[in-house]
Amino acid sequence: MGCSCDWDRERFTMDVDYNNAVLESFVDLYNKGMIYKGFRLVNWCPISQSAISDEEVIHKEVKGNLWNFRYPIKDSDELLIVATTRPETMLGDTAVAVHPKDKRFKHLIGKQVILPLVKREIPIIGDEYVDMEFGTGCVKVTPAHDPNDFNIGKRHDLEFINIMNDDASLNSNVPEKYRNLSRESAREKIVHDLKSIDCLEKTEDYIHKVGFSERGNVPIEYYMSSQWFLKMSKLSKPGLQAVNDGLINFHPEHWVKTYNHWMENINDWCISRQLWWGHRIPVWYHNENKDTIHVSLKGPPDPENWSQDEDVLDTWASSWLWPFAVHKWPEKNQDLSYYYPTASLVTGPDIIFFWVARMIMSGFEFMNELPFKDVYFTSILRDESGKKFSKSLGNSPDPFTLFDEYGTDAVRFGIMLMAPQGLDVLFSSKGLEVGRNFINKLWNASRFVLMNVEDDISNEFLDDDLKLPELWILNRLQIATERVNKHLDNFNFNEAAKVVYEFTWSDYCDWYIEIAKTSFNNNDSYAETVKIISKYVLRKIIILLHPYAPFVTEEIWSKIKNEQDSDLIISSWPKIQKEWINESADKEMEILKNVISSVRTIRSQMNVPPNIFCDMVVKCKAKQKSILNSYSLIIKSLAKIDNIEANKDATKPPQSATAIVDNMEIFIPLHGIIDLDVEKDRLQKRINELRMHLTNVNKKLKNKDFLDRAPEEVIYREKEKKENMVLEFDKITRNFEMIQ
RNA sequence: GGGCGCUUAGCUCAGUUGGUCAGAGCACCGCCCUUACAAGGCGGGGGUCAUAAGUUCGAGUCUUAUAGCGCCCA
Repeated sequence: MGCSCDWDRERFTMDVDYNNAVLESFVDLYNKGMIYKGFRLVNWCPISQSAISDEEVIHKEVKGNLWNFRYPIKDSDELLIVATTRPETMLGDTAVAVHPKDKRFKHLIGKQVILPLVKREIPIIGDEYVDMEFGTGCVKVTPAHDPNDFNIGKRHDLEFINIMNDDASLNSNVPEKYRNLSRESAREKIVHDLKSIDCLEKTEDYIHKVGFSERGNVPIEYYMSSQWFLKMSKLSKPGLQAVNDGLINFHPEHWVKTYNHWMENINDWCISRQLWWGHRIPVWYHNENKDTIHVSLKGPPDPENWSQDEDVLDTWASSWLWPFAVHKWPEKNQDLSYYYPTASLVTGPDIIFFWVARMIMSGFEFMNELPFKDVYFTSILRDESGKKFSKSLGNSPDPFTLFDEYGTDAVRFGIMLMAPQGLDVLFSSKGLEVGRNFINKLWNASRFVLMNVEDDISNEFLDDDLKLPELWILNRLQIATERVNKHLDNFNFNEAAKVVYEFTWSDYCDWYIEIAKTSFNNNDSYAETVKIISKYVLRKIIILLHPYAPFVTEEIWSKIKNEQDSDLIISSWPKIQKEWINESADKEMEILKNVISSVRTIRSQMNVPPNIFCDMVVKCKAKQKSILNSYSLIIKSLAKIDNIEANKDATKPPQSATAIVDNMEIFIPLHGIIDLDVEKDRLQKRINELRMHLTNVNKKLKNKDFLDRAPEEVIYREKEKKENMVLEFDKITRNFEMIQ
């Protein structure tokens, strides 16, 4: 969003240079003693038949069963009842564990159980890991197929029996009748067989979490195998510190906690994969002696005597090098020193572990410096039920269909508008309509300016030619620009979008252009000024909007830019011009707008037909009178007024409706049209509102503690508020009584 | 089980360090095809800010608890 991509530097992690960097890093880490090979229990995906990392395991809630089986005890009439969610693994059981303090089973520790179906004698052991409250308080132990059991197995020196093939079917370590069965059919058969020999105590429905392979979308196995691991404990330290010292800033900041938690509890990273695609691990085993290994980029000098490791690296073990590997690291060159470290990383919070944390670690490890200073986490787009959009779920709309339907810029801008700060977006195409309508509005406004303002009109204007509307819109432009800049600096992209939206629609279109229309057709110098300002402000809007809507703004820009201007994409960002910040113009214009709005409200509520022009009588002070007279043309046009009579001694004409603005009493005579009941209701409603607010303000101002402790400024503001409300209240009440 | 986050108008959300009469868009109601725009204009109705307690002169905003929802990790 808003990026101008440098397509010349496109990279793929399998490019030659990049591949070189990946292997280089492996060799380097190996030489530093940070990479080792281990025979361990790993997460195994039976579909891809490969190890996967902890981060690629998705835990899902699954409806299953909790089976209770009876295991007979050797030389005893007693039985142990074990509870399990995975009956098929019982073929690999090498112990039954109870809590050492559990009075029910204490006396059995040391005895043997005869494993049903297998007939293997396995020990009953005591281990603190067992939860006495859970299930029967008695668990089967399958060290080769469960991480907790693995640890128990190690503590008690149990036998590790691998009962599965790579595809999770049962192997030759199980009784013949179960061999080659899939784990699913093995489960069925074992439950059936245990039941038939009266070993099934009961079956309960049970909801539990099962780890699924992210890629294969099937339950993973815990599987003993020989894999390459990267030691993480030292790697994580500088990265943790950099983020917590504020050298790297996360936006929104709350992701720091997630990052810290993961980094502080990090496990060694299984980086080998049994796949045919990927960076092949640069390790060679000697043909004569497999324990002799060679690790290098180019391989051993006598390749005929060696065989290369068949495995490849985890894809994240290549992409974690991205910030410097794209610049041909480890080669030292200008690009690398210029682009590393970079400023900001924009990415999704779902890959904070996969990528962000690891990029930071690799940066410190290989470059000795942080890779970027800011990390912006985007909202994740979810469907209306909160599910993440994903290709595999097929729940995401095709962006190109949306582009056709709403327009590319409309989709971009609409999504930015609907993205809540730091939260996920529940996507609905409703939000895109807002974007579409806005882009359409902008297009029409531009069209209007182009129709009315000459192409070659100057971009320069004289301060003395400006009147209130111009001073006001220039002031609003500065404020809008300032706010956009602030929000962009703080990575609040949706807020910045909202500022542009509001400024464009409310200030520029609804007010300034409408006002400008009243003088466009005059042939005087002020008309010229108004045209210049109209175009001037539009140009600024187009630039501010460009990051969100690059296509339509570039198109409009080509029509409204000066000849010497460059394309929008490389134009400079608007600067805030402090000399145009003008608070008094803002206040005065606010009064003018309120006068117009209040007349419009009266017209609307009294059902005055649009083609009827009313008169307006205003009781006001001299200064207000001069404003009204100066801008009478605007009031007349925007509020559909014929004559304006402003006077400090003005009196309410009979059959007129009343509004109070800035302590002026505005009367709209409505002979024959006015509905006195409606007018009474209107005024009564306002009286009630004021009465309620006055009660609150009075309560505050009578509170001694408030007067003693609140800052003077706050007290002053409350007093001022009260005064204004009292004035309005009196006037409204008087007018209300006059209707009676 | 642990962590993070959310709960403000019918819906989607703003609400910056506590202090302008709680805002916007959509939806709704009324009037209007006024030569930029009906994908629009003008006006209007609608909220005891999840619940309860606490801190404070003052709480949508801070603290704690409760409920509901979502995500992450084990």
